[in-house]
Amino acid sequence: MHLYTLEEVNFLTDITKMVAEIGNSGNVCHDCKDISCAAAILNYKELDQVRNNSRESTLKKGEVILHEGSLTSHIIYLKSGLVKEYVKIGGESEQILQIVKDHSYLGLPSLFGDRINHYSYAALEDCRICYIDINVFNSLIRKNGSFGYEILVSTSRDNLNNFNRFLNRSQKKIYGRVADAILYFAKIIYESQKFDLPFSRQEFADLIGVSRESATRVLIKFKAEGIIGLKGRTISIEKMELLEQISQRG
Amino acid sequence: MHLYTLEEVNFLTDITKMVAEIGNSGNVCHDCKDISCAAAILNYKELDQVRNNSRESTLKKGEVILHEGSLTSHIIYLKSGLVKEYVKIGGESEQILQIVKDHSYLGLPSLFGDRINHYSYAALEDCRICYIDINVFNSLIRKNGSFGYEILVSTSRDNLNNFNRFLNRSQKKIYGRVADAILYFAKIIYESQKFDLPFSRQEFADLIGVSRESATRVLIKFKAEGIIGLKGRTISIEKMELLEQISQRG
DNA sequence: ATGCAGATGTGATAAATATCACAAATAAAT
DNA sequence: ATTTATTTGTGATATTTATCACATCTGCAT
Repeated sequence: MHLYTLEEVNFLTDITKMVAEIGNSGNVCHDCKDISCAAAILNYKELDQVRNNSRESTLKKGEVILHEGSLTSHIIYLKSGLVKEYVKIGGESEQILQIVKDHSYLGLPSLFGDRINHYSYAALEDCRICYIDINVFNSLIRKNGSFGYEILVSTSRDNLNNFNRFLNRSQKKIYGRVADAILYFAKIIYESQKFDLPFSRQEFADLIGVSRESATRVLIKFKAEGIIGLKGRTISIEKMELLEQISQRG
Repeated sequence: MHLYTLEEVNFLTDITKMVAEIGNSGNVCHDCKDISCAAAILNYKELDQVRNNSRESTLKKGEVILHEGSLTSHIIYLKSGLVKEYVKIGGESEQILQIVKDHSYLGLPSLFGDRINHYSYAALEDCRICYIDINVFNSLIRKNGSFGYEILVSTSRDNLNNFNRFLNRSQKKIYGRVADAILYFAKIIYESQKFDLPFSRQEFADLIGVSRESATRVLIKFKAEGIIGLKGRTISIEKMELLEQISQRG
């Protein structure tokens, strides 16, 4: 049984008040360029219902959006920016589960599972997010089956992707894992052969589940072998085929 | 892009024919004692639709129900029995993802994700399963939002549980993992302090992601310390608190 | 009972990776 | 620009776990 701190209760109450009093501060969902695939199939009336029970907000890089263990009163939709999903391990270290790109809901499985957030979320870039009242969201799913179906599809895909990454990870040795992470950023997150890591070496290591030192060593070895370019947090893939081989062989 | 072997296509065609020609062979869904939580909220007419497009079947221990990579034409619901969900690794070894208990659907995320089964399923005991036409299932979700909502809840819970087990695993050392697996069987699968493992030491090792030899060694050490009783495949927990401590400490 | 095949247990060794203790390089603050 | 703090890189070592090579056991069929 989870008990809530005063801080948590106040936080939830604040959001609820904010949404109730101020509404969506002029934003109109049906004109929103960042609307989700699922919400795109809602009709005008339904979107208006969302609008009247949601609120947009912005976050600075580094800010925490949700803490694991907290109670859910609002769904969070990421309109723009990049977010890390993670769990804390024994107070100090953390395990990063995935990098969430814009146009995604945060923590839907937690919401439908037991309403307690299982993972934490923090902004890796400045972000714009929408808080949507959980009751409105649930009633839309019940009333509009196609909306529910779309949500089901998106959570299922997410589930498969994450599980797949974890499965791969648990089978591969450290070289394969580092290769995977680089390819993950290049292909899925940034869609570019050259990119800036949005975080430190420690966090890079937390993403692939190895020690910082080991991760560093492998990155430097890849650089020495001309597989990647590496300068600070900037990575460029120089030998894509070789990197993919390393990823596959484990 | 996934291509299908003739064998796979024939298999799918066979099931479709079977269901179309024979129907549910006398079984009536609204009288079914093994109905899923989600299907329990369907009305008479909707259940009749399911009935006319489904078929029950039985499987012997050891038989494979679904192969990873195969195409999905029917949803599979486990009425009774125990099933392992696994993936093959490099032809020889395998990684067991979870043990599926009765009254569960198999592979829903694969179904909604991309219609290709990502995992394999094999019977650990004699099983009864229902094949349900995927189009009927999907149209029920779209037409009856509450049904979709229930499916969403159950896949979300499943997702959280599995992910949680994997997260724990990737953080824990071998003693913690073995303790976890024993507690998993005792608390979740069999709900008893004493139980028979439904498979070999190799499969036990595949479940926790370690080598057979290492798993064996830890089991024997637990026995030597009086934490568990161990005779062949029968395990009894003797010192629950200690076992839970080992599980938590990792 | 006898023999056989698969499953299980055991020791020795090798491989992979974490940890520790610093040094060097960057970034941030004054 | 200088100091301070944080991040990153590096070598030596310790730990953990896999692998290999067999021995032993168990259940099953003859």
